[in-house]
Amino acid sequence: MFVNVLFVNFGGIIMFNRTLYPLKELSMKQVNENNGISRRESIYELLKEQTTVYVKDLSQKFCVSDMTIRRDLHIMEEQGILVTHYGGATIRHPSSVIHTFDMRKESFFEAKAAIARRAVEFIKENDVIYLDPSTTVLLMTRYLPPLHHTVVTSSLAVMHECSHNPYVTLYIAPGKYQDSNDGPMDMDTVTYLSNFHFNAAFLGTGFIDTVYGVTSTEMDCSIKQAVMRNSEQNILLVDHSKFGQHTMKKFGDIKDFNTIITDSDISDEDQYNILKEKINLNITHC
Amino acid sequence: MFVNVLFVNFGGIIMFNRTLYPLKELSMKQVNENNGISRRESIYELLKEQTTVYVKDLSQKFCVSDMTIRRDLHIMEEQGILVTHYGGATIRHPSSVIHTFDMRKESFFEAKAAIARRAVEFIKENDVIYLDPSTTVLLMTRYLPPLHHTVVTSSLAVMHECSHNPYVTLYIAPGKYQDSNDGPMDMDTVTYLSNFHFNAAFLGTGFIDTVYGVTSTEMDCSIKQAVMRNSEQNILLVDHSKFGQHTMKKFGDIKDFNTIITDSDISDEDQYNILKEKINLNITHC
DNA sequence: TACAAATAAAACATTAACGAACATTAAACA
DNA sequence: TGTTTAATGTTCGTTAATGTTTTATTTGTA
Repeated sequence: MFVNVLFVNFGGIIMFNRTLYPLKELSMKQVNENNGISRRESIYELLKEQTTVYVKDLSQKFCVSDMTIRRDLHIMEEQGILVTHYGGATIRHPSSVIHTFDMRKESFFEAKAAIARRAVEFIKENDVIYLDPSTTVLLMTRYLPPLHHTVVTSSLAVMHECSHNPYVTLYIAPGKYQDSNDGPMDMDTVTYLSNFHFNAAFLGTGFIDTVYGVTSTEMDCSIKQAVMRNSEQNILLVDHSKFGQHTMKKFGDIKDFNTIITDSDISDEDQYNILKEKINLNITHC
Repeated sequence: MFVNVLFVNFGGIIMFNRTLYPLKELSMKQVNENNGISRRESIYELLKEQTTVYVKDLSQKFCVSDMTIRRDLHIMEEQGILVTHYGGATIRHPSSVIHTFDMRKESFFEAKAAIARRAVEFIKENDVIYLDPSTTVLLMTRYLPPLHHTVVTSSLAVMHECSHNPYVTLYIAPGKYQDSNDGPMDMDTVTYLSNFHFNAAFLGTGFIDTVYGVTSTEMDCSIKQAVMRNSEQNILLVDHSKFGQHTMKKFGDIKDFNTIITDSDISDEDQYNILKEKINLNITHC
């Protein structure tokens, strides 16, 4: 669940800032000795000082039960103020620190990580592989095997992760940067990628329908198709949440992939549809 | 009523100078004397300093059992942060985290920042500019004006900094990544950049000799020359420490630049040599 | 190359924290 | 007043984090 995101960037600066509502209406009951400030507001003040608070401390401080504090923390988590964890909670924005979106906060992170771990098993020494811009594929960079291989990518994040990997020879695709894609995306990208021959292409998608195929935006389709044409093996990484979804343009049918790696929450029907095309279906468990 | 600003950038996992979110949940039990910073975060901090940590040291330091430390290290290994080995663990790639680019640790940081601040004054609305891979030029990205303009670059760091700047349309050059250059560098890079027309090219160099010219590695020279041929204005950013230095191949003479921006520690002789070529010499004070 | 010491891994035990369901209390309201 | 409702408290089975013990691996070295 990705709650209220707010946005700032450095250098340039767009800021959609959000005004917090009083951390919910305060009732007399919620008011403590802190001169009329609600408990949750006090917690927020504490968080700003200490970055982390603990259920036990708070329940003592406010003379309420642990459960009440937990409820407070959950509400504040919903509001995007903090992140709860075993024992307490931590403020969501440690002062003046810009952290990039934490992959662990991604929805279905564990499923995606499991898929990524399975995917890297397909990489052999000296392979030339394509890594697509996609959070799941990006996770692969964390698990790349210690074998010399070549990575070609159009994802800025993948570039970054691979640039310091001593086993990786990295090729960067050109083009006009598109935020939506976290990388370059125009005709130059397509042309550049067309000149490679890949042992394997690892592709992600936001939309897969086991009957109608795999879809994406127009330019992304062109890129993926250019890659797939030049790849010995096309491997699709897709978690269960993407099934049954589709958008305008199709870049491939189910049968265009040699392997589909997904998680165990995929429906039986989708499984059946994939298997009947004789695709290597790889289901991970996390 | 307060404002809640959070910093997130989409698309990347790279974190700029960020405090890690609890490298997974922290519990009361996990909390050590390190004022609420989770043990794993502390381990991560240690890793950044020492690259390697040992189970024995850590279990003592945090007053927990070896097994707990091992479990921590495994979790962090899963997250791709480190690699475990007999006795301890080693950080995976020293820069899965970029420290605000460690720019502050750069030698002559203040001089470079002053040069960068001066350089951005040359940017006009709708300009198409080239930003070279160079720490000084990279600093420009921090000071880019709020005017719509197009940045073309072959520096991974520049790409990163610009990718979230709403005023910047970013074009990425292709090629084989070279660590030394923090970006792609091969004939494809040259060809791609040759197709642009720049209003201004901002170039850095490690070697400048006011008599013999500005030198670099062979491929870097080819790239810079391709850019300079297609640029209305060539602006060289170079701090005083680079003067009197040279390497094998020359990519330009002093007179090939319209403007040279440097700091006040440049020698009188070098100043004289530049001015006699009628170059616009721009000396900053920090 | 073999062996002792150090380290790791597996399996099990312990404890605190959690969360769902239900009970209770005290404002709010009619 | 009594009734309604939001907030809080309580109970208890479940789970997360850690510790402990036992059984493998590594490693250095004799």
